[in-house]
Amino acid sequence: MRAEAGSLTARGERTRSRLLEAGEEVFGRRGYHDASIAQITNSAGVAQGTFYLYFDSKRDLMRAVVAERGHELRANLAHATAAVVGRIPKEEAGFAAFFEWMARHRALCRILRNSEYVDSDLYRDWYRQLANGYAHALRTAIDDGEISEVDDVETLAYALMGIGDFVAMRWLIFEDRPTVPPRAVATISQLVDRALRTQTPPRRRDRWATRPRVGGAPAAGSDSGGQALGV
Amino acid sequence: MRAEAGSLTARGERTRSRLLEAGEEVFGRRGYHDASIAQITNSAGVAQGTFYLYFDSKRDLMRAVVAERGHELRANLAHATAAVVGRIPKEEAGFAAFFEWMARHRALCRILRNSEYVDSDLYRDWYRQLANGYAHALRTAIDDGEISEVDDVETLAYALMGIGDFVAMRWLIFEDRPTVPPRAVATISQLVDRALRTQTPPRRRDRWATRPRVGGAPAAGSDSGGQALGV
DNA sequence: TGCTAACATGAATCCTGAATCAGTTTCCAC
DNA sequence: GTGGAAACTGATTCAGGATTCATGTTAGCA
Repeated sequence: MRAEAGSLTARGERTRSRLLEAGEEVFGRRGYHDASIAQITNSAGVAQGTFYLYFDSKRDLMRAVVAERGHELRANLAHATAAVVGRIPKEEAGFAAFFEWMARHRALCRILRNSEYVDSDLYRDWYRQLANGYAHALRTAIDDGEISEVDDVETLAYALMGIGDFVAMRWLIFEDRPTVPPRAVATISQLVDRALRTQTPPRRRDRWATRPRVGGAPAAGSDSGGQALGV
Repeated sequence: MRAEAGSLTARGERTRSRLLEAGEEVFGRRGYHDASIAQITNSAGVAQGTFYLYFDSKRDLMRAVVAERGHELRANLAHATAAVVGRIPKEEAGFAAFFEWMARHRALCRILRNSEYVDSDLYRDWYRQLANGYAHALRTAIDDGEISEVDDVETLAYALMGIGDFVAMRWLIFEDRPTVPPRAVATISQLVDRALRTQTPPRRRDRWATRPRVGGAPAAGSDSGGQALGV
């Protein structure tokens, strides 16, 4: 990077941010390879040369776009689920927040799939970061007796991410709808509820027995930030 | 296409098939855009010019690779689940067959994600074709009382495809394992079983009431070819 | 007002690789 | 064994686009 994001004047910051946005838009519309620097700088309203004051290369911009939006998404999910009590309600809030965010960033959905060959770590890290936090949160919920035990929580995390990803893709990308329809969201709720809810819900005492608590309240946010869809 | 697959001599057929395989391999390794015709013809053991006797363009080869393998996969899944009785066992057989096939075609997994910008219909149709058959099979199973009702079967189909896709990606692509580990497969079985199995399994009579049958046997294959993971 | 560093410009450079084409080789029907 | 069709060859053409660079502009401070 020619100019670090931190060491820029307000003017420079504005230009960099315009280039990021233009990159997200053009990469999303044309794909990484068919997007030209000329289109991106044009969309950002700057000259070609200006691009290289802020990014080393086209690939560098791609990395920056994905990293930036990844942070945003994770922060968003953390925020949306933090105040929600109980793993299953957290899941529902998480899916809803995920769909909403994806609807506002449809370009990113497509960019991401394209990113595997631009920089293979970009693509992997996006999902690994989500999955790590997600798996931890699910493990905790299982230990608390909130949801059913499974052989491998990481697989569970990937399965849930896969559900979110594919359903978002179906409606937001394939159909180009502005939102995921309530019907689809409801279906996911049904599925997640059936798949995760412990078969014998009234045996709550096991939970308190396993992890004694003081107040008896479910201690919202105990999983360090409301992990849902990984955060 | 310069030379239709049908109107070729045995020699031509062999060359075309070598190009298809080389394409799958090189596209998978380097990605569509970074794969050059030279690499593909080199890998196939023919000269550059030969390529254009069989395919109109690089894009045309990509389309052919995806279409060819798509047919293979669907046939494979149909075959793997045809003889299995009951929707949930069919699901398990379907996931197993899917993972096995994907393990043998890891390149395709990556190619597919890349294909969205090569030819947007390629990518969509791959999943739409799978989802259509899958949704029908699930609808039938619901009507038969074999699995729980959901708001929208198509969403259910996409959710299940998402699970398969992401778990395959996790192990076969991210970790480059030769197979999806049994642990992960077992986890999916647990999930699918919990999510789909009717809550009150012993009330079988509802089923016979809804769709009276003669012999009483579950009529394996009644869903026209054993749809699992869409076929 | 004048000075300097940061910011901006866009035409020119340079490389890559898809697609072509003029010619060569293989195959097989007669 | 010969004619012609099918298959094959690979050097060449050509367009597109990432990156560079020589030069111009702005903003803020003394």
